[in-house]
Amino acid sequence: MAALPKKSNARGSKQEQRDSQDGATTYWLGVALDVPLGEGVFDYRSSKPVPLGARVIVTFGRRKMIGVVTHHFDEPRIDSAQVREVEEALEDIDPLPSDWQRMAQFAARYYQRPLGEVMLPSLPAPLRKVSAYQGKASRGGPVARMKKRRAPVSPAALAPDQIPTLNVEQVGAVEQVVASNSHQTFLLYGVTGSGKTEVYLHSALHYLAAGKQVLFMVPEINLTPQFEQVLRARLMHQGGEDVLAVLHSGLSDGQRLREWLRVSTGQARVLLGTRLSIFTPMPDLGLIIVDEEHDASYKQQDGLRYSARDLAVWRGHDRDIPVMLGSATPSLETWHHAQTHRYACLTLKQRAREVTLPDIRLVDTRRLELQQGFSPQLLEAMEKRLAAKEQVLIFLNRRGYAPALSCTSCGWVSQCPRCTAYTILHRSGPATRHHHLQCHHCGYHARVPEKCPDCGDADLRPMGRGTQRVEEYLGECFPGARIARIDADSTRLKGSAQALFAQVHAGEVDILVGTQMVAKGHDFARLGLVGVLNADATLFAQDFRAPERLFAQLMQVAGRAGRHVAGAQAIVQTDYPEQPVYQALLRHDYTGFARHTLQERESVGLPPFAFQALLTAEAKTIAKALAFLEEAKMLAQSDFPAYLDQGVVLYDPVPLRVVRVAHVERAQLLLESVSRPVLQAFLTAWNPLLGPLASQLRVRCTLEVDPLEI
DNA sequence: AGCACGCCGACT
DNA sequence: GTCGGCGTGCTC
Repeated sequence: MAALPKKSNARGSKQEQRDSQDGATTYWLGVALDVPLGEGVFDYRSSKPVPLGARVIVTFGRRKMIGVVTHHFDEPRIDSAQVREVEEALEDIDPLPSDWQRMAQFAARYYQRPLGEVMLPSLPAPLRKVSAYQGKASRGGPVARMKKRRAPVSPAALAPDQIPTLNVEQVGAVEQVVASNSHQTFLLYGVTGSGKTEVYLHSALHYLAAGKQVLFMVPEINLTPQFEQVLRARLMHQGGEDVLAVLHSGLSDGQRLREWLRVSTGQARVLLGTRLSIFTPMPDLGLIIVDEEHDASYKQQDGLRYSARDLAVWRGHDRDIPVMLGSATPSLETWHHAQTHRYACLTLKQRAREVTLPDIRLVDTRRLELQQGFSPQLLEAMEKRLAAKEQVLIFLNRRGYAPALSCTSCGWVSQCPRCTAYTILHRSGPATRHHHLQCHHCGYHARVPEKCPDCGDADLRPMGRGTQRVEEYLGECFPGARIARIDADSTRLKGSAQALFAQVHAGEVDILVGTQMVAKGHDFARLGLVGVLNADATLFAQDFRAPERLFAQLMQVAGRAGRHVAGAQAIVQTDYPEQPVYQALLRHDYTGFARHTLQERESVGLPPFAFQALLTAEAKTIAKALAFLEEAKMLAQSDFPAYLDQGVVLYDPVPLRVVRVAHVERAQLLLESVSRPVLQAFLTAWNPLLGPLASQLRVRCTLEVDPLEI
């Protein structure tokens, strides 16, 4: 914590203070509490020593809270009369280790949040709730109440001939990783089917054999439950069924606590988890793996807006251990680091498995007459594939029936009363009268009006199309085909996603219509054709990273085809076939795309050649939000001109593209600097002024460092 | 963020 | 006469 006084420091402090009255010893503690105030560290006293990293129950204001001891002070930082006594030092688990504390301190400093807001939310809920320790149901606390764990259903250990042998490239990659006796970040770059997973597994097994723990992060576990089983089977030889722990947001509080304890005590040796697992204490951590490192789900989008991938690199550096980032389409940040040799690049060029890349074809839709969004070429290809008993995947990043409802005579368009957005037409029954309108920003629901609210005309028509309408149309086109739809709506119920995927996997589905949910990780039985509708919308509606995201997504979705079917094909419909992103896609040319895009970024000074932060303001009116940002910018200019001289740029405050969501209006201010340390120093100076200004002007504000979307 | 105090409108 | 609306002020 840069802003904390350096009166005492965590190591070496004597930690004792004679009380002048009766000679008893008083210990002054800094305790991190989950409150969004200042630095989130508050002074408490204790008559007994409490180690750093221990959890304590304290009274804060009128309530009791659990905090983490982060500092030992020689004397209180405020009037000692105001310092309260620690109520109880909890000893149900060992103090949180010093490297965990260091990472939390780093994250708080880097992401400009109070330390307590970093530390406490990263702990399993039962370890940070006073009610788990005090009151009727709390007997002995959550750790004592933890039931003995049922052994997981363990798959049979693999026979030696079931373990794939590595090719020369894979062996080389593993050797480089395990040869690094200190920190090094590796980019494992290889297309689908090049065998990245085997490289991860062999590297992991090496560290396990050396007595180390391994952290294996994936974007979303729920979508790839089969991988957990694969991992379990492969780890059987290396320590039985208790080696593996799993952490993700889908677990209950109790399950989460159990897994967290197993890892942090060193009992479990491999942690498979989503972004939140980066905060788990791992006493013997020896290797960190980040699979699909480009994936946006590594970035937390509320609260502490951290990047688990970036923290993984920091943690690896701090612990002096290797970190592997893997992807077929690395983020341009990571690629740039590899090109400039900050990261070591391990490239897998050969196919480890018998797969062929799909043939990718662009269909120029500018002069074509489309049938419900489908080109004749795509429909014809579908017909052929279906006749050959192959599966077809139609990818469309828009759920619902149609993105709006409009009046043909006066131009009225269905709009959300709370947001500056259209309401989406959703199909909720067989007939059109069962449809309803829904806002995708705030969840507002409404019935479909019988006639236009403005002019009274009864001829209201859906505008454009979403997955539901595509599903309906394909049902008419291909009456014999079994069609399934996978999107956030069809998978709302727990377990329904897995059930749907199982059907597809088993070959019980001929045509699958889906949003980006279908792009990740899934294997389809005999997929011969992928059709992409409306990719242009993704390309133009968003920020400067849109082409990068679109390229990764299309590579991924196209890669669904060809795993089991030779001669598979992907057809992408576009009005802009000459766009570099599509041209690179045609050639499966990530490196060419990355080179081109990085040149573009460099010439206009965008990341990774600059570092950004984003200040967002929310208020009742856009004028107030903008006024706050204006004021904040002026404050920067008047109070910290030196940073601006050093190249920190503050752009003009602008309203967000969707200005109003749920009656709240939003605006943002972008900050940029070519130097990360200069930007950091500026933010550290500027950030403390923002809170008071925001409450004065009745504005809610959030500061995000390294925003992914601007 | 909570949580309390505080001062103004429609209800048992 | 009270329940409750949310403004504002404080928390080591």
